[in-house]
Amino acid sequence: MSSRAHPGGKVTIAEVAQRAGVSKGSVSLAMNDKPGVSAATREKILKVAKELGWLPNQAARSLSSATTQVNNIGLVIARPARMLGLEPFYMEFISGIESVLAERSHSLLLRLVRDVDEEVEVHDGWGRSKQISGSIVVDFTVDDPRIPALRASRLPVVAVGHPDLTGGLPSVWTDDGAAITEAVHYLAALGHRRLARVGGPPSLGHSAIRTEAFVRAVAGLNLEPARIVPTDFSGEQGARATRALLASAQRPTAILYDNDIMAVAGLSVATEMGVSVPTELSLLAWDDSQLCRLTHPPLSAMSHDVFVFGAEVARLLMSIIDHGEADAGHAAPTPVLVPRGTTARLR
Amino acid sequence: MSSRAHPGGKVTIAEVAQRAGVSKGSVSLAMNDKPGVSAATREKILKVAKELGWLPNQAARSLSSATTQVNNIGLVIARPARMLGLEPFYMEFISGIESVLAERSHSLLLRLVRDVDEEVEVHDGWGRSKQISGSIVVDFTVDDPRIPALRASRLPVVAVGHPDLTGGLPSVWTDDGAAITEAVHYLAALGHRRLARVGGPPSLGHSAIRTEAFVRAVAGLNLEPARIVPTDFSGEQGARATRALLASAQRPTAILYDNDIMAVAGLSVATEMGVSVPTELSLLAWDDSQLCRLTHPPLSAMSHDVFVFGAEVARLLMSIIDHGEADAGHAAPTPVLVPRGTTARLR
DNA sequence: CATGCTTGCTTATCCGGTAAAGCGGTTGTT
DNA sequence: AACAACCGCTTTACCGGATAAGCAAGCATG
Repeated sequence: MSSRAHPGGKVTIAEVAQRAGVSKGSVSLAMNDKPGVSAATREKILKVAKELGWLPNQAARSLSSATTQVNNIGLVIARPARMLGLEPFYMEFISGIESVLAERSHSLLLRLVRDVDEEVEVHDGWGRSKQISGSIVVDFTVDDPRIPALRASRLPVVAVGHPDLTGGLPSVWTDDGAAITEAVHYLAALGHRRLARVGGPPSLGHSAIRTEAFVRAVAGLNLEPARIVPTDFSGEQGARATRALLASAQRPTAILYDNDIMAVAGLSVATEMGVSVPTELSLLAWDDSQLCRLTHPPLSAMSHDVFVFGAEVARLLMSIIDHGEADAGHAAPTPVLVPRGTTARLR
Repeated sequence: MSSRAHPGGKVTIAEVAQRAGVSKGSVSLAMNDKPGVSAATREKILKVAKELGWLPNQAARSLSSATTQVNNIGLVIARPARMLGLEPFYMEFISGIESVLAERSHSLLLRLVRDVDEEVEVHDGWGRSKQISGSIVVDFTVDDPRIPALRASRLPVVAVGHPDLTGGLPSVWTDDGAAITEAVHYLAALGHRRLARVGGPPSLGHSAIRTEAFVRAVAGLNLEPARIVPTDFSGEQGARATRALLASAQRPTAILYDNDIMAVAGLSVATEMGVSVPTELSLLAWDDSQLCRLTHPPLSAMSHDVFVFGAEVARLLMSIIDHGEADAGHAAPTPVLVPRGTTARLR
């Protein structure tokens, strides 16, 4: 460690210049690979800089050049902290993002907020203080109020959601409508005619899209009108919704859930109420995490690789940061039906 | 939005000063609640600043005062991205941290790295560029090389790990030794005399501590010498370790796992090999996430609330940032044995 | 009434970089 | 021969704040 001249880490450009026998300006040019210094001088400067362990002060640099270079990507999530830990989706999504960021030496700046207003505020703050070089935005609603704010901020952004919702921001999405349709057709083929859906909050865009596709598919196949129960995605509400559905007079023979947490909870409820799965009742989860393989019987699910999805989102953001907004985004692979033990032909 | 005089967001202190009819210096004093300006002037300055929507340039401020005020907490994890998504521990830990950060308007700067060297590098970078005001450090090894680096950085830090490992850094830990001892005694009381342990990497301090406590407890009770299989915490290696143990001549009648992922995998292996749990074999998990309640039979586990643990860590860090390093840290509640369906008296 | 102490504000620096202008000396242009 | 254009480097002027020093006016003190 003989290279550390100043263990305190207080080396400035002036000191490097002095030791190298040149001026501050030359050091600056040399360090930034700009023309204006001879190869010999450049080499000498770099050598001295390395010896002193000098690294340019980021604050000073961004102050003078107005070109801050941070390697952080922002992600604001407006959900309660508890849920983040419980829902496998977010963790896999985040690790997918991190897998791309890590190889590019970027970090993820993660913030949980209460509501959309706070989210916009946080985002603005990050933008102004140059703490992030881009951002990932999730959970779009219809006519999402964040869209104009994001556009005004001029920060590179990737929206996670269907183009109908993301107002022209570069987006990555899955074709939930197609997946739902596939699921409904599959259940109908198994003889089910009374379906139900345990969905997310109607305000959330992707939940609304799924509901619409669900209703359309049910109608298209002339099945009985389907009940749709909104939830907040939590296991508790998934359980409650299932309980309500199973207790009703005309109880459904198949239930589609909007995530795997609720499906797991729903399966427990069915067991607890003595409704046998899959002979009397079929259950189909969404977001196929390892949870689905652990239940008994294992949950059939609309499966997609959330890790890869997150990576895809991060990759698009990186490309936008590097080359500008060339790409308008693209759809990720449509979730695929993976039948396991909770779906079967109706007797 | 009439308050936005400059939509471009390019308001400087000079402009505020000019409009308020005072000097830059006065504006600075007024904005930082420092004495030296009359109440009337201060009020006028604040009013003008608000009208113009001025917010001090963070770079300039930190350049001149060397006292950057960012609301970010750092967390570097040296594990592969895939694992982050699969292990419930980290997600719950992170959400626990976020729960405290959110209420104080702080964000988490999260980075995945390959190895310890890179971790130190990232940490140094964050420190120098003033991107974080404190940091949480995990996965300590014996004689961890990060300790001197962290100490030199002078950044507020909370170490997650036993004080024996964290070299005097303020720490939060769980008494894993006591928990392991309890587990061994419990299994011995059920009649088990041949135990095995599927542990983490021996280099990891907490894994070593558990192994030591395990060996000591086994010896103390005069049980048969126990086999210890190291892993990388992944489900795959948990499965392989279990397979090896069950295939051996003198197969154990009880296995302790170092996390829940491996225990789940181990349970599958037992089923696949026709070893009935819990009649022939008892399994005990660590880090009791919801996974443990979903398996069949449900997994007995050494349970602790990881969410609360993460929150505790974050709270200590906040207090150190606010009031300095008064607290040397403390132990979190010791994990509690929760018997479910995978532990039973040996026949 | 001269002196010293506050009070309230301005001015001058400084933080550590970047970027443009300046400056001798050599070389190319017409 | 006169002039422009480079070269390689130094000077100088900022960037946008914080802060110490300076300074005039008001006020109490002896």
